[in-house]
Amino acid sequence: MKSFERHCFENNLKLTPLRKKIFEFLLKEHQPRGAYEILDMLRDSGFSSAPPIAYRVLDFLIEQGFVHKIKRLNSFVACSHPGNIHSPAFMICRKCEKVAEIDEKKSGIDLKKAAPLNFQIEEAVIEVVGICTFCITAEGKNAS
Amino acid sequence: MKSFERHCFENNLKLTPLRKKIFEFLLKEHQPRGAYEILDMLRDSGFSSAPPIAYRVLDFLIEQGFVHKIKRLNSFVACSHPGNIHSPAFMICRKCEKVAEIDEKKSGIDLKKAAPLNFQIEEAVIEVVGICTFCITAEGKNAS
DNA sequence: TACCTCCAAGTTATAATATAACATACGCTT
DNA sequence: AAGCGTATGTTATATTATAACTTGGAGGTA
Repeated sequence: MKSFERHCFENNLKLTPLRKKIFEFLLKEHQPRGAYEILDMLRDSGFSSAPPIAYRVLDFLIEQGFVHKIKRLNSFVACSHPGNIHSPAFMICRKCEKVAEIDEKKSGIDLKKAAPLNFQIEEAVIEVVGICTFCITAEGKNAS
Repeated sequence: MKSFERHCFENNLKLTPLRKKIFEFLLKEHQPRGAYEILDMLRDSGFSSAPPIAYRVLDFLIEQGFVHKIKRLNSFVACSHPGNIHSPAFMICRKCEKVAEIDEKKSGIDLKKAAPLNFQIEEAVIEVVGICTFCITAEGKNAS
């Protein structure tokens, strides 16, 4: 949050109550939330709650690199490594839907090597579905 | 198509006119098509064209590994390297929306290295957005 | 102050994508 | 022919997202 406030100040961007509210919500949740969940939260908090309200703020937060969209889940999550714009990878548990963000530098994925020569990469979406150890344990118990 | 026919025969799966029609359409197009484009095509060809018709066949084709879904474009494309189930990477031109499929083995991407220890990978979605040389050239001309 | 401009937020309507639930048809086996 | 399994057809609706236009408020400037 501090880092978001600083970023807005330094870049002359308006940190409005609405933007703050939505970003705080996503930070607090730690996990991806759908646009309509965010709208429910806004309604409960006395904000307007028509779809464009949420989508516009989300677009803003994504542009600024503080939120990512998880396409697999049609949902939005606060960035775990904010500050520099990056193309992260996400590990999504298909059971509990918890999501871990892997910073691209640490992931060892080198997309430049993978791309054909006639293609200039601008942005990558890497979403890996699998199962986390917690859910493996739980599955084992159920199966036994 | 031959390979799809053989696959169905060998696995005792029904290669119905509907499945054949949709797969042929995607093969012929070479590029991703939306579910509702497929439904339009079905209507023109005398098939029924309610949404579940297309989605069910697409699910089947995806399960069998002959079609991939491009989430970025909410659309579906025939697989370029069928035969073995795989997790391909796609290079999507943001201008012309042409899509190239990169076989995972050739991509050099090793997700196992990237994943945390407590996560078992089952499937990866890698979609890279950028611009192809053809469109770069076109952009240059327009800008000059 | 009065006016202007810009951009955020609010509103209304609707587009685009996808699925649930149930009905029908058709081939295969017995 | 009866029963079963799977594919297709139908109806309705859920879910996700955007277009287009209006309102409001902060900050500059004549």
